[in-house]
Amino acid sequence: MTKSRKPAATAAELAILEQLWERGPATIGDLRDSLYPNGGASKFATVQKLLGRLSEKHLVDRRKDGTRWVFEPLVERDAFLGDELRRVATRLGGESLTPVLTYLIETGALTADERNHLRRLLDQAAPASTRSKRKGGK
Amino acid sequence: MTKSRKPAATAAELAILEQLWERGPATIGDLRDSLYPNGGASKFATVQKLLGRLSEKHLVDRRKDGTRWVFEPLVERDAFLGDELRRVATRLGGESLTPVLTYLIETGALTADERNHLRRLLDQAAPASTRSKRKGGK
DNA sequence: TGAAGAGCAAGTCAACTTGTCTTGGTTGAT
DNA sequence: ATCAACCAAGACAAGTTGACTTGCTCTTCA
Repeated sequence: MTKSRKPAATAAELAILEQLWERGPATIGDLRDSLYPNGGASKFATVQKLLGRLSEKHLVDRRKDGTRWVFEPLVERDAFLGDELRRVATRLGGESLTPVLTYLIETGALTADERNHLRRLLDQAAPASTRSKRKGGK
Repeated sequence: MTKSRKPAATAAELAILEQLWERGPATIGDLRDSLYPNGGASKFATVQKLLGRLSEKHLVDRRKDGTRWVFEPLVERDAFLGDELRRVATRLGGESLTPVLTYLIETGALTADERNHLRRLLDQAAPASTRSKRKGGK
């Protein structure tokens, strides 16, 4: 059972991840320069610490490039977001996503584009009636 | 801009909310007896404090019933969950839910029945065309 | 009437988290 | 050798979280 309760990443850690997603693999110095212009040595250490915590969470990996470490994300952005959402949904007792999607649809939280996209996805995932018990109804 | 970053409710607060959603309006004593059997006076105070914090967050309301306070949730469960999901999606920089919907559905999170249910809802909410305004739903 | 006990408000507290910074050591280029 | 960047490890203050304490007001009923 995945019993994660807290967000997979904190605000500052997330900023790091965003950078890695945007610009690809980067060194500590790169990230510091982007996130804390004129950061100096202390911010370097801050980024380093955050990367260390991200590493413990298996969200980034690092490899040696000559003299320094190069970090890169271990998860895609969409996958990360999807996992987070599913985690929240699970944490809130929602065994099924249906009520949530229902809510999103009924409250108009989805744009027209999103609704169309969703419709296409549904058709795509289960084209017509190939493999269902064609009678159960509800 | 709603820039909420932290979960709307902590784990213990959420347990309270779950109870209120399940059993409806309840007193502090009721909740203590459910959540902390043989809880005694200290647990009573714990529940009280948690309810106080939930109240500050406008997640519960209370009214006097004779001699004691009766608490009830201010949000529906699905609405709360939906808001949480949208909050997470926003926090993670997702301007659109599209990638998430894609991911969730492609990873097989939905059953055939759920897909049909959602398809019906979509047809009901925005029949075919791509209008951005929605009309009265229920 | 007055003792007991439930209800309540407010404050305290330890454990934990989070972002930042310090220290001290290693390495590479001048 | 010197200097600056790099790195590992830890210290730290501020904030959060769940639980507990204190002291007060009611109601009940013996």
